[in-house]
Amino acid sequence: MKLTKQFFQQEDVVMIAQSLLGTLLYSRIGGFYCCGLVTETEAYDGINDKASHAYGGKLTARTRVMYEPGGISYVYFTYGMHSLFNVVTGKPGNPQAVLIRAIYPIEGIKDMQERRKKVLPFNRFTNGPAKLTQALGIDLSHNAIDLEGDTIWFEAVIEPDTYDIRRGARIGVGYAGEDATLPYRFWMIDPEAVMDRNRDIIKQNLNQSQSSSI
DNA sequence: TACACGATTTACT
DNA sequence: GTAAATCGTGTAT
Repeated sequence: MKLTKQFFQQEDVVMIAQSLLGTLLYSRIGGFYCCGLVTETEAYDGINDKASHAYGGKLTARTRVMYEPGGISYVYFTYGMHSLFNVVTGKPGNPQAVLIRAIYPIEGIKDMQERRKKVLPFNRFTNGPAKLTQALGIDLSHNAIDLEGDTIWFEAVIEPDTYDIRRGARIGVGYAGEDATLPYRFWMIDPEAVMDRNRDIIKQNLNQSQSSSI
């Protein structure tokens, strides 16, 4: 049940951000097969959103990919050391994206811990937008790639009624004026309990994805 | 070319 | 709680 362009090209980026909660995010990079449960996302709503890199229709070498049809990655580099992973959504010419802010580690845990230099507790080493890209092996070379491919992709396997969602203002967007308070951030309550409830169906998806994407 | 800054993380007080 | 790390990108020379 890999998420397709049909899903990513829906018009409501805020709804997509919410829907991406509870999906499985996979990467097959550098010979490692890794997967995590998406537990936190943020929507960036195109040219009218002051927090968006594409606010005001800004079109540069970096933001160009946001104007592409939904279903590809937008990876950008910030603070001199961090790559942040977004999903481009919506129709061509409408530069929307969803930032993946946190995952709960499921598969390839040893490999992810190896990529992360810092040793942290199990539920805290991929709970940040730059932590999860480092763990999954995502960097600038993965900008603008097709999310229906076999490098980075999402699988929808968990039913929404098995987890609770919270919603609030986005992080680190104080520069966005009144748009800084828009409730475009979504996060999941108690990921460990969600893992327990969905253990079987997740395991089944892990096996299917591994065999079909090699 | 030059320079200020960032959708963050980590270490340290 | 505060500050350092570190460099691609955007904007102004």
